[in-house]
Amino acid sequence: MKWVESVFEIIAEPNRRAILSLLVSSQQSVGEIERQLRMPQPAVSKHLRVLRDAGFVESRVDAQRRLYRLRPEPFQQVDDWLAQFRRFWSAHVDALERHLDRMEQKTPTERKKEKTTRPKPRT
Amino acid sequence: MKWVESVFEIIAEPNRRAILSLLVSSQQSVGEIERQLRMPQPAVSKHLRVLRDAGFVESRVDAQRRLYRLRPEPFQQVDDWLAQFRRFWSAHVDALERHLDRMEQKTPTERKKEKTTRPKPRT
DNA sequence: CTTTAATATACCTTGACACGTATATGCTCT
DNA sequence: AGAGCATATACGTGTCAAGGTATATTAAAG
Repeated sequence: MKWVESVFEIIAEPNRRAILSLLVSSQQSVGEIERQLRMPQPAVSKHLRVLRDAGFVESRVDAQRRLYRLRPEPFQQVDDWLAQFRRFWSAHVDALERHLDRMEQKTPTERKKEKTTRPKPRT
Repeated sequence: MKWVESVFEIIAEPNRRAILSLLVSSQQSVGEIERQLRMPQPAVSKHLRVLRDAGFVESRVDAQRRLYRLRPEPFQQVDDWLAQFRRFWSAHVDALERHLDRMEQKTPTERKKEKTTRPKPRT
């Protein structure tokens, strides 16, 4: 069994991210997750296992059910890693615009983010 | 070729994260990355290819070299995803409230999502 | 024009992992 | 104790991506 796995590998899986997003609202049982995500039960259990081993969730026993809820630490790890890059889209957006003339050539006041733009890089 | 890949799958790879961290300080050529990370050159090139396709980096041609530098958008995507979990580790509401306030004070056009400052987690 | 340097890509192999199916474990209630 | 539900795990399978090696491309230098 792989006991140490980076938080990034954990959240790379779309179904796991879906589960995590579900748990934001409140704790959920395996069956509830199974129904809401329309995912086979073993899949849910297995993903939950991975998430729990990585510290993303913890479980509480409630009769035959197990209630899963989020834990904060791994998210903070992701946030910590992200910190070193923050200047690239936050404080230095204006400075970045000077350099990156290939995009964001619009009005300086209008820096809205574009979500899934994929302008196929070609070189 | 796989043109659409989630940003999370991209940063799941440790070597890619290492490359990205390297590029924080300044732009680097393939050879420089190769030497600093002690990684075979084809590996560097392949990872850079993935990173570029995903929008994490862009390249500039400098004679026979290619200089790679960071691009902000994908990092922001990660941050956006992370936003929904922030309340779990910024128990100190001031950071969270500052974050939320910023979002709400934006003009309706930009109201979508925005982050300008890092809510420094205080645990 | 040939050689050398820098980078990209093609091909192959290997291992990890997500999925499905089946089965095991565990709890509850009668 | 036995039935039934909720969850976990074991096992086999296919896919996909990362690594390694070799080679292709492009630019500079001689």
